[in-house]
Amino acid sequence: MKLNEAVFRARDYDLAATLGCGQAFRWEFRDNRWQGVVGENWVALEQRGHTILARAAKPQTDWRWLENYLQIHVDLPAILATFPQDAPMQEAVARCLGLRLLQQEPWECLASFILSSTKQIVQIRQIVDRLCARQGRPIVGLDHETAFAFPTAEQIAALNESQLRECRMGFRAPYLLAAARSVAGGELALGGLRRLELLEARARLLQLTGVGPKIADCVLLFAGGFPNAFPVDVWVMRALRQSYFRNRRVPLARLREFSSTYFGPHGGLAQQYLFHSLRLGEGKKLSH
DNA sequence: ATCCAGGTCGGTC
DNA sequence: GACCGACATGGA
Repeated sequence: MKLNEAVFRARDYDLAATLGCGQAFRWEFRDNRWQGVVGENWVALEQRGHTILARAAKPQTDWRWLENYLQIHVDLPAILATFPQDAPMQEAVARCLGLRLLQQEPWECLASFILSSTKQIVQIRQIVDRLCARQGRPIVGLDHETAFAFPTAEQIAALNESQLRECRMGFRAPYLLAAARSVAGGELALGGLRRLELLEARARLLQLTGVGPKIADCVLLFAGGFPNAFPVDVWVMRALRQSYFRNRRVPLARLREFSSTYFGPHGGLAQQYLFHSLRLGEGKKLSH
């Protein structure tokens, strides 16, 4: 086994659902493998039955960064058992069983979701790609090609708005810039969020212009270690209305209130199952 | 062409 | 407080 390759045992793991469901935006399925960048490491992943093969661009002495990112050792069945045992939830689980939450880096997650508002997932990917290619640190990629790390808050804080608009992010540019400056300047300590109560951590994120309840919950769930954060977007809103409110028009606040307790301590993963299974059902819309 | 996208903001009632 | 148009950009 070469130093840049590793094999992980991964039961109950659906790599395609996990990397393709829209919780992270830098994964691309090409040449039969998932290729992406985690931190400063370019890596390709391939699932074979109950194992995941990893090939990094650089030799590794320790793969914990990847195991942690992929949350390989999480006991999925134990978490699924905490979901409500109703028909819509169980159907959603059946449709993308093996979908996991990733453990993402908080700044990349926050920045990505600031860029996500009223954008299709395909387009979020494109914006993030351009941002990385223009402003991220070059790293070693596939076959010694150049890849790019996600730009740090410090790097973005040093830019101006028009440089960000060149990445085609439109009105989100000032939001991203202000967030970067807040993080780089130490006013917002992203790493410390996980030590706070959920409501307090959310309140800190909501201080940022361009970050509302949905984006805040995405960051708390995908990068902040809050398994019960439950982002309510248009898709989840649809799913909740269909399955739990007889297709009635329900105020968003009411949906948030409902979802904050109904889905239990791992509501965030339940949300991800509802989200992804509904999107899978649309079929065509998932083409990227 | 027209609509709408993993929302949020600032201004109205 | 709840409702509503604006916001950049580009896929479908």
